Amino acid sequence: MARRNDHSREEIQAMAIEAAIDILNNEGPGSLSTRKVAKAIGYTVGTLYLVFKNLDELILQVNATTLDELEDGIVAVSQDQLNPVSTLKAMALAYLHYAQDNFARWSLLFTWRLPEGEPVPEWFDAKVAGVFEKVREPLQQLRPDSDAQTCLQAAREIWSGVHGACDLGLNGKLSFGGEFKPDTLIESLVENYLIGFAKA
Amino acid sequence: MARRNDHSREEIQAMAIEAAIDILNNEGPGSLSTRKVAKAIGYTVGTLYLVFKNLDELILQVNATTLDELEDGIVAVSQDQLNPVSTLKAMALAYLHYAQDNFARWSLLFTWRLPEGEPVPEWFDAKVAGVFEKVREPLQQLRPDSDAQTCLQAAREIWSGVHGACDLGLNGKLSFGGEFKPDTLIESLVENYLIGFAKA
DNA sequence: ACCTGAACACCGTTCAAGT
DNA sequence: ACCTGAACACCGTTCAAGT
Repeated sequence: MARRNDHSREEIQAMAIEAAIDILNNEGPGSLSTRKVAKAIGYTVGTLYLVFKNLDELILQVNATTLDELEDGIVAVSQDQLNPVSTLKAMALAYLHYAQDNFARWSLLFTWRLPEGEPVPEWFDAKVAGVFEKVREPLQQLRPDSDAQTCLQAAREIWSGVHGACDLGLNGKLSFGGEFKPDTLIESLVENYLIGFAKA
Repeated sequence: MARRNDHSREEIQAMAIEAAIDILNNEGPGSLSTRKVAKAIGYTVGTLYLVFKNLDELILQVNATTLDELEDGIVAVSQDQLNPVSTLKAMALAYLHYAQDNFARWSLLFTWRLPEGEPVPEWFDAKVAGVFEKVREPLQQLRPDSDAQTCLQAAREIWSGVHGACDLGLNGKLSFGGEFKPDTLIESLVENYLIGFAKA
């Protein structure tokens, strides 16, 4: 057929990312493929390789939008909180709820691994750092005399806990031998950690 | 060829699991396949489906041995510790080191997902519960008056943190904008959490 | 210049046919 | 009874050939 200029390079990229997100939402992680994306946007697989280097690059773009939404979700709830502790709790629960509501994309963000040599591009790392920065702010309020580096480490510590609870919880590795709901678990985890952090 | 009775069903299963572990160690997660396992043990793919229902069942067996080793590693270091806090720290670091040294298998244990309907078999859940039980013991010592259920929840909370730090750390999602080594991060996380937990 | 379609080297899974 | 080998329906990726 060889249709010409129906869409620009950028338009095809945008269409592909949107199609990939649809497939993830409807069919779950693991059923995403270049061939399915190509079919969904009405082009051949070959065309996909004209606008993306490979599947990894497409997934990286999908993950970037996931990360953006994740940050937006966390920031949104942190506005109308009375103190740093409730802010951090609200952010943690927002993270959990995003992961629950967008399980396939949230999963892909953390399970996807680039091939051996390939490093994650700088702009992507910067995005991740941006999320941690949002977590740092309330921690800084909690301990105004600490330097930024200390609070950045604390942000990584507390978020490791929140992320880990989501990971284990949403993958069914927490709830047996009794009810252990991720949200109550996360609230208690954040509470206990912050007692220690505030005291030091 | 159709060789007969060279190996029993159980022997073929054991050989396959061992071969799968080798492939994971040498080629990383994601390059495990039924065809590679079959070739490694000198049988056809068809034979693999005679002794395992499918790839998921083989992986479940591999994950079971990983879980056993993980528990052994944690228990080993908890023997000669002076108090519950140092026990928990030692266990957390043992978990990290196992994950570092056996990255492919540790990854597989947490990234593998069974197809939609399939539930994880009970015996596997029991294994996971067994690991949490080991974490519960020192927590119980720390707060002898608390009931088992409270300590089991705490075990899940603290291990969410340890697991999350391993996950993010080993996948390069922690160390940018400064050095954040997983081991110092985990130690501090456990310390802070336990201050809160002991106080309550 | 843009896009296709067929090819290549892989997958998981099944099952008639061979010994 | 045990095992094979070919088949089916999928993958990611490449690239000569078409318009």
